[in-house]
Amino acid sequence: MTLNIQLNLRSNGDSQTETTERVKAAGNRKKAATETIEEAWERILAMKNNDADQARLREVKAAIQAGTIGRSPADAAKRFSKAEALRMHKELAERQREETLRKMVEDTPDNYELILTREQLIDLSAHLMAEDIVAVDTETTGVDVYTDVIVGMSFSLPNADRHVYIPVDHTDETPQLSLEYVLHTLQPFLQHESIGKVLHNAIFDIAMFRRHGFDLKGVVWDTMTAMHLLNENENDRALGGVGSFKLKDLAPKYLGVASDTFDTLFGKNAQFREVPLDLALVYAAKDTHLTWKLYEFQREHMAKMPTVLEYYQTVEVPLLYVIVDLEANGYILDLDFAKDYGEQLRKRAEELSAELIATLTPFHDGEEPLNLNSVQQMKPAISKAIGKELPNMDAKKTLKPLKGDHDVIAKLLEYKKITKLSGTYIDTLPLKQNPTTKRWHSRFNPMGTVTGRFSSGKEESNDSQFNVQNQPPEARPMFVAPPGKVLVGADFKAQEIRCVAYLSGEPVLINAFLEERDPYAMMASNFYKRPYEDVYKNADGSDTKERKQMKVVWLATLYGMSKYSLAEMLGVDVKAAVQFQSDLFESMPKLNAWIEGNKKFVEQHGFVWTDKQARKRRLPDAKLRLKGWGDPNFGKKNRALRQATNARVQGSSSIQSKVTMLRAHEYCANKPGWSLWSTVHDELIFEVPEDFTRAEAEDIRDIMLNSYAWGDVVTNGTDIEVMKRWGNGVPIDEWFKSKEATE
DNA sequence: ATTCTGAGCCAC
DNA sequence: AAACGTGGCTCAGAAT
Repeated sequence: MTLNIQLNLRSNGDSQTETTERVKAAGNRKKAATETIEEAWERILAMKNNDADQARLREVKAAIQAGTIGRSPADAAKRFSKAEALRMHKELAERQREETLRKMVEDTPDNYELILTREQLIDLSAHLMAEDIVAVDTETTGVDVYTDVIVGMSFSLPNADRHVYIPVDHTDETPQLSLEYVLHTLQPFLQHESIGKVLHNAIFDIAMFRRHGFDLKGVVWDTMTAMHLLNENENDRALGGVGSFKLKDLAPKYLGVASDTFDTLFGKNAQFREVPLDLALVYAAKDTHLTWKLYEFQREHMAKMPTVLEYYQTVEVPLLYVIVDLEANGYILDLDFAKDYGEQLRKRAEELSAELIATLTPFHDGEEPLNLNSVQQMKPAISKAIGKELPNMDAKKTLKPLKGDHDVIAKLLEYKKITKLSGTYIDTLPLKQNPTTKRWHSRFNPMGTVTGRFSSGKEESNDSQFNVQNQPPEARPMFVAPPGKVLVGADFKAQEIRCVAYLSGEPVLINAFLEERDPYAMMASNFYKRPYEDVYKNADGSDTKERKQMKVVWLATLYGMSKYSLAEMLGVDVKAAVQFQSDLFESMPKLNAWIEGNKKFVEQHGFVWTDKQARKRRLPDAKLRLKGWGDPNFGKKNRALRQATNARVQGSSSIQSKVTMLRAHEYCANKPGWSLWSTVHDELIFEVPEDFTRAEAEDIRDIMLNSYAWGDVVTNGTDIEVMKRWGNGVPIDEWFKSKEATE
């Protein structure tokens, strides 16, 4: 009975809705015939439009009222719709773009010049030679510095007050000078060491000039990398940044100059060589003009931080050339290895997939077949299959502990591991061979992180680059030394701990390195009041549990881990974890004081310094004052306090790595067949002839140990190994011993 | 059809 | 309230 009533009610409700909708529809048809444009706007603007559409619609409405745009005759008979309004917006935007371009050309400043003739170029060349510093930029067909070509270049000459663009390959009918001729004529300027060059993203342009066989020497400033030093948070809008380090985005904020980006002006996939010359001039010359102005602004501000200026000019600027070489040298991949290994992985993944699908399909609801890669589908399916609700699909935290009890989870973990490996590394990397050089090229961004480490990855819209710094051990053997060469890897042994020893002055740490002992075992010995040997290694050579535990707690301390996470990692309760950490701090009071000091400093100043005040890490959230429990800024502030200590350590260590890279590069430059092959934060890898000598190996050791010292007490350490394949190395001594044995 | 976001996982 | 610092890539699914 009850059921019936409910059914009746529902069906009654449904039919009522239908009726209302029929009435509405009839009304709409009537409206279509009679609706005024004002009524139409009211209706359209009341619809569920997203913010962007709403703004567009208002623009169109205003334009119609102003009479700048009208409905097309084809649409006039139909009811005015949102779709039509948005079509009109497109038309409007296009007209505005054309108007912007027209106005840009009309307003071209008098001191912007196109260089089209030999006479003009020769005159320009003379003027360039008379400058002290010049802003330089290239326009190209794309972002692949080994394949794309220069279609024009611009220069800003501050003494002469001229801003020029030299087109060399535009489709414009106006005759242009050839690239070859321009480069040869300007060669004395381009390769002049003491005529300074200022660029925005110099790595790209240096590589472009080199791609055509010319060296751009004398780069003294890069407004992009300098901007990172002046405000590493610039791409973080939450911290007041403009959201990017593009010249066009920086100009309004720092120079008060409005500037449209390439995409906005010319469209997303536009080719600059197809831009008419009058327009190309004002766009390209403005680029170097802005670069010059930004340079002046940056000089003024960095001069107020002499230690930063010194670091920038002696490390970061010369490093730009090192990176060009490093990226251009590139890698060779063993494609047979990749193919065989990939095939193996694919087969196993198919087996696992079939088994998992068979097991899990009964627990999967939904029309579509179960997708093993979908967290959304797999979480409920697995939960049902094992009879336990999972909070997430985190392999390490959630799945691994259940692996022993459930075969399906063990299989899933293997499946995830394999598909990650093939999908991201083994199958994918081989596709990224550069068509021109036939090598693989990574990209190293010296300012890719807020602390000063390199980041590695691909340039926007350049699919052939890849991140070389996160290659797992399984993928590394794909990378092989070129014929006749070997890879020599040298790492900084315990780089960050040595850095902390130096910055904090903690004797327990300093003594560990003075006595050339293992720092974790030293800390454990000090903490447990037991002999060093007892806590270093077990009888079978494995690590002791004391040393392992010390490593965990050490990292927790360095990274500011919470007591909850620490308890979880140690497998003890929170109280025990807190006790452990406070006991540890008591055993190293100077370390504790240093960490507390970092927090105090950042709370007061909103930033911290790296070693020798070379670089600042700005953490404005540290200055937040909390008002009682439940303050919404609690998380932000604590995060900033954690970042303070970490940034000092990571930032200082990255400086050591960069300075060492400079010396390593200089060393390689003087030795035929030697080059820098890669860097992964705390290690440098060299590519060297396979008959390199013991003396040369000693030079590498010297470069690692003595390029950048942590004061005059804490020593550096390094382990050096030799490899034919990345990751399959033998210690340097073994390499020479086995070599001498076979000779 | 293309772009964005979040989850997850690779490195040091 | 949040819980470990710095990155980049892939895939799914949603948004545009």
